[in-house]
Amino acid sequence: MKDPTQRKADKVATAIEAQIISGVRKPGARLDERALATEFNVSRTPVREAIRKLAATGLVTDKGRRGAVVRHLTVSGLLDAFLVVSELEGIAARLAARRMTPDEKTGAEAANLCCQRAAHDGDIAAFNVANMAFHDQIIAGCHNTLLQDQLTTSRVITFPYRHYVTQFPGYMLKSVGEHAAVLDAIRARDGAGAGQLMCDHVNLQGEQIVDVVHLLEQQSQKGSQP
Amino acid sequence: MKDPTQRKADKVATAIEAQIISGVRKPGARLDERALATEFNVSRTPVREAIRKLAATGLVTDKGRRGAVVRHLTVSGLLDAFLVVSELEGIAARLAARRMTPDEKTGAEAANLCCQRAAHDGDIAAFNVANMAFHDQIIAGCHNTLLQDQLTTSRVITFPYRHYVTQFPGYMLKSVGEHAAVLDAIRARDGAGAGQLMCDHVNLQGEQIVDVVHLLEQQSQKGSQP
DNA sequence: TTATCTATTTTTGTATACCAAATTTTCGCG
DNA sequence: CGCGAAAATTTGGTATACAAAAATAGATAA
Repeated sequence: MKDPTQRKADKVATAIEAQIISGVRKPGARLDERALATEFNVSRTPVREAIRKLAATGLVTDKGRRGAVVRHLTVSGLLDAFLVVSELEGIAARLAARRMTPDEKTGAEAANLCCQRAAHDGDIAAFNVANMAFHDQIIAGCHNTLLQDQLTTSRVITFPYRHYVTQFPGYMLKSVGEHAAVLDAIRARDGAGAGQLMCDHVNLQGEQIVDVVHLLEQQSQKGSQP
Repeated sequence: MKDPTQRKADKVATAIEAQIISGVRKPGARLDERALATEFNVSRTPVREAIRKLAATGLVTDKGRRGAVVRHLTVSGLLDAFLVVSELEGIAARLAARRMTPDEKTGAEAANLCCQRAAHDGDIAAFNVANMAFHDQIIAGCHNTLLQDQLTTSRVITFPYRHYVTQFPGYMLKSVGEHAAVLDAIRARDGAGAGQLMCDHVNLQGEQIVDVVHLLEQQSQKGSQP
């Protein structure tokens, strides 16, 4: 079975997405069709299709004839996004408590062990990877395709803003504990509990990110009118 | 402020979407680029972008070089979809209970009055329109852009299947009562109550649709091996 | 100097033509 | 009737051209 992701348009889309998430292209930055075509050694056609795709997922804002830019979330937009992501992750965890296979549970536990090790070592990059793996595993465990799709699109919108909070004292260790609580509830097949714990966990993440972004926004406002 | 929907690609996308929702193009039907280009009097370029957009929203399945078809949901896919839609609409109603403006509340009440009149007259088409308006108004009342976006993409996937249950004895009147209960909770600013009521309401809708689709699927299976 | 209007240059949206690769269809043959 | 090969079709992608809209630069007036 062949993946339609083989198309250049999709490769370009994931490449741009990666650049946005990794911070190479910052919110508000314009996406120039011709420049992107040159950069990725393709013609404008696949680039345009890639931009359309990213616009549909919300990672990019389409401004009609005025071009496309990396989506810029305001503080209120970030709050909106984290509300949705936390609720959806809560629902996913609730379902996962009933539907996860033993393999998936093992995977989630292993991922949290990686989180723990990374937290102990203070290795932020490793923690981010393991943390992502943990959440992905729970989301996969809900066995609801549409929910998974909605979650990936919702989460990806918040990713560009995670860079502002990669290092936060005590954040990693606390997360490990919250992950463990979710896993306990899942093991006990307590769907409601797992959902609530996961929702709260994501909300905490979000609050910290929102705090930082809010701070940065105020700073940039002060800096622009001295 | 100009709408990027001015582009032919977007016009074509909404046109195709309307055709799919209205049942002109049924699940599984292939979308031929050249035929669509001819039908809408445009070149292949905007058609391709339109298909990409619809594929990104999930209304169309992209099968790589084997073309694109109208998405076909299995029973389990429909169950997945309605679970997500009901949860999201519940969240929207919960937020709406706290955030709706007086105008929006009036609009929702007016929409349900239209539902009531249509139910009384047995006018299915009018009911569908009013019902849509009611839900749209509640969703608008949550004042969360991302949630609204996620809801529109989730709901649109289920729309093609609503045709199978347009007429269901007693369905319309029952819906009017459930709408009224949601509105009562919103007026009482009871977010949790409104959310639960809305979630249940949508779930009931979904169950009926799933029942019918399930029935149709069994029939078509029997019919295909006589 | 600064503001504003205009002319120039870019960039996007669309149309065409064309090609290669993949898929489907057709057709002939066993 | 079934199977496999050739032909036709369809998609993915490139290149090019061009009109319309935007952004930019430049010139002019206050």
